[in-house]
Amino acid sequence: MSKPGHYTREDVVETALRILDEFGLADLSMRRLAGVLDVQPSALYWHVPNKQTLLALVADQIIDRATTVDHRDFTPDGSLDWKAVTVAESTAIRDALMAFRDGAEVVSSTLALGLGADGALARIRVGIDAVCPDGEVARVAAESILFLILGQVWHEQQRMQADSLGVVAPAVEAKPAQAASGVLPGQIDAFAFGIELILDGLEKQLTLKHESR
Amino acid sequence: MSKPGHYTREDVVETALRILDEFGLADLSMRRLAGVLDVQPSALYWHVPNKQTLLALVADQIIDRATTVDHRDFTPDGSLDWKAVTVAESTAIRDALMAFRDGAEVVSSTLALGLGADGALARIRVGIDAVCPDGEVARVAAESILFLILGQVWHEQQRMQADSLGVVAPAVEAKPAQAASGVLPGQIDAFAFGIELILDGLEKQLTLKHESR
DNA sequence: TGCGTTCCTGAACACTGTTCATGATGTTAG
DNA sequence: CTAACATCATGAACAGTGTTCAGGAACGCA
Repeated sequence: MSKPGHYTREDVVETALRILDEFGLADLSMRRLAGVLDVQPSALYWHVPNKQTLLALVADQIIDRATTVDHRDFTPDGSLDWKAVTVAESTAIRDALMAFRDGAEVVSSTLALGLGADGALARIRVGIDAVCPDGEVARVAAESILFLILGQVWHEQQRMQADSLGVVAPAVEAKPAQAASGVLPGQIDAFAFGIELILDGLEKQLTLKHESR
Repeated sequence: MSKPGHYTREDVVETALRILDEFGLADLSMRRLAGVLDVQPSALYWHVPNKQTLLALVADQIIDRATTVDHRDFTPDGSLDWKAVTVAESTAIRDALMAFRDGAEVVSSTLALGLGADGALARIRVGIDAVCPDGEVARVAAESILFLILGQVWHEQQRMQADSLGVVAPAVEAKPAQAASGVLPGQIDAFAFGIELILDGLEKQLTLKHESR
């Protein structure tokens, strides 16, 4: 930090992102952000109209950093497997939310306010649009998947923070050790399973409409 | 209001619920709540340890007021239609969230914190449990539905507030007039459709498991 | 009469987001 | 070289927030 004299809007957003990741959303105050930048709080209001849009910019950053999926990776024969594409895109978004502390809550809020993070919806739709001619159906299906991801990740991140604060929920907990990849034989990967449910349901919906003609 | 002298915890929660519904979550402060009760803010901390658990109690109230579904209504032949039951239960929860301003945000937050509103999950599960022997699968499916409801209602309520504040999102909007029951021919009922997707997906999952034996 | 519980007062603490007049830079034009 | 201008920051203040704490009334009970 120190003092390069002048900051850009990107600097402010990036610093906010770092504070968010290190200390959580509750500790991301304008005063703290100003302190890290070694600047008066009022200085931030030149770069950003208010905190809400600052958080929206932060949310956009989180979504934008989701690693883009190369769709060819999932089609060894060159054809397009729309389910695999959607699952991959959803996983990328999930990972992006998980990459920052309280990421789901930030994105969830700013998305609910209709301020930003529209990229997420668009990315989930690419696979669905390939097989779903009805744009309205595709939109609702994509939204369902996005709500699912946000709800799950939010829940999970909140539990992580509760755990780290020592407040233990003594439920049947045996999985935190291998959360990243493998899943226990008895346990289900709630993320993949939930999306699978929606995609299977959508598939049935599509074949039904196909038969009715 | 005025002064019956002593208040109970239920009085405090109920008054909070009224302020929430009339003025929204942003205006539900401890000071305002105390003012309506004609009491010092510190008095509230005798009834409630902090604002977060107050909100949790409010969330519980919202969920508890969801009209209970009589499951026999959906089974003219006496058999149990688990899909209809789940849809009905989900609709009841949705209506309960819609009945209070910012209801979805309040419930969503306190549920994410693991503080309350567990009743919602249990009620969604009753229909699923009837046909799904695997409790883990049932739990994840029910959670998926709940996340879907919360995400949609939150989004919708936020849009309502934005509209009432005059900030118009000039997107393709043609449905707010008949949000309650009927749905336009071209438009989809996002709520029912999303749940249908998940239930169809779950049904496929169940038949698959049945065949594999 | 005195004890103890229940509920509330009044003041304070340590924050929060936001506004506004003022000022110090650096870049550009006459 | 000087004057104007946009850029980016200051420092103080406003109006609010959740929360704590010593104390005090009002009541029932022994």
